Order: sequence, then C-alpha cells, then structure tokens
Amino acid sequence: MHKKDEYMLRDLSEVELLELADLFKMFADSTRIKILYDLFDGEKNVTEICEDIEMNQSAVSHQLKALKTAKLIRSRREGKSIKYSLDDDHVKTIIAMGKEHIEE
Amino acid sequence: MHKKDEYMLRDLSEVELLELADLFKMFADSTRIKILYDLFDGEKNVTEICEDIEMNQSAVSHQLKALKTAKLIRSRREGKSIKYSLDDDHVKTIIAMGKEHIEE
DNA sequence: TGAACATATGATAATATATTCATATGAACA
DNA sequence: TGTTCATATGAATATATTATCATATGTTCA
Repeated sequence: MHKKDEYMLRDLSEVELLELADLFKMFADSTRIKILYDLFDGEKNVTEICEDIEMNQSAVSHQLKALKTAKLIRSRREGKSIKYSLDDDHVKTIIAMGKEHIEE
Repeated sequence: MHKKDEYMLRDLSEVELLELADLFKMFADSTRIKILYDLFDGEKNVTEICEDIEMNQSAVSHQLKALKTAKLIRSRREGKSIKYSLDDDHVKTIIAMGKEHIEE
C-alpha cells in the first residue's frame, strides 16, 4: 500500500488524489457549474456570462480564474473583451455523469 | 432564460444546479476520494477503510455518512461491523474522467 | 492623450467544511 | 447481564472558500 513512504491507493498516488480533489472542487460550486454549463453553448465573454448566470462581474472573474487555473477553460482577447471557452472534453462528460446521478 | 421567476440555464434548473454542486462536493475532498477509490475493490468495513486510507475512525465515519447521504455508497450490517460499498456506477466513471483530465 | 468600456485583482467579511475529542449506540458472546 | 468490539454522533476548533467592494489594468477610439 506504500511506495517510498508516500501514501498510495493502488495506482493513485497521494499527489494525484489531491489533484483529483482540486479538480472536482471546480464542479463543487454552483456559480462555477453555471459558468461551465453556460459555456456549453460555445465561446462567451465575461459580460455575457455575467448576464446569463446573473452574477456580478467580480465574482465571475474570480471564478473564471479558478477554472482557467484548473485548465477547464481557456481565454483569448478579442478587442476590448476576453472570450472564454471550454478547454476540455471531460467537462461535458463529468457534468453529464453528475446529471445522470442526480436524476435517478 | 427564465421559467416562473426561477433561474434556469437551458435544461438545468437552479435546483438541479445546486444538487449537481452538492454531488461534486463529495468528490472535492481527498479523504472522500480515498474512501470511494478504496471501495473500488469491493465491500469493506469501517476499520478496513480506516487502515487503508490511514485516517482515524471518527473522520472516516463522518465522511461515510456524507457519501451515503449523497447516495454514492450503501451499507449493511454484518455482525458487529458495517460493510460499505459503492452504490452507483457513475462514481467510477466520474473519477475515471477526472483522472484522465489530470493526466493530460 | 484621455475618456469610456471590459476585465482582473487584492483585501475583507461571512459562511462552509473537515478533523478531533469525547461519548453514545448497538451487536456479540462469555 | 455485562464486557468488549465496531461504528456513529455532537460539539468545538481550525481552516478553506466565496462574494463583495474598491480599485487597478488594459483596450479602443475620438
């Protein structure tokens, strides 16, 4: 059960476990889920996202940063605004799985 | 974008969004992920889980309760001990998806 | 260049969450 | 029945997280 004094559960190391938990934290907040789900439609800028999910700009920007750090979304500048989009196909799958679970 | 004054993002209601976030909260803590991952092997009692993940009994019991409330695990008594097991196939899929994401 | 717009960020306060400790509950068996 | 083993639970503390406010940064265009 151990490898070089580091906790390990089968093929999942302690580090990977923490990374997994951090990843799922991104889905563990309704504001962030709203943002991710909103981006299912495709690329949107911050203002659009704020309007869609009815949250203020600062809160949204903070969460966008968290999602970007987690590599779930990416951004690019277009003129004055910044366009955000999903950066990983797993996002849709993970949310879909969660949706199936709660619908049972 | 609205339905009877209730926030709605396409086919996902505000209530469902909160349920989704609550579900993913279960995966957003390394102790709980360890427990879930430990149960990939099959049914285990509390003492075994504590040993496997190297956490004290009280902490594990508290988290088992949370996971059970979320319907991710189930339990049955067998003599003096209580056996826990996964209660949903989505658990494995969700963790697998997360694992793929962090491995990229 | 400077005004207007879009987004990001730091600090703070409010809230939520996890672990620990002490103790309770419940089953088994001598 | 009462002692032991296994698990659950309540309270308290410590820590993490989120939204808000104020302000900073960066872009466009007159």
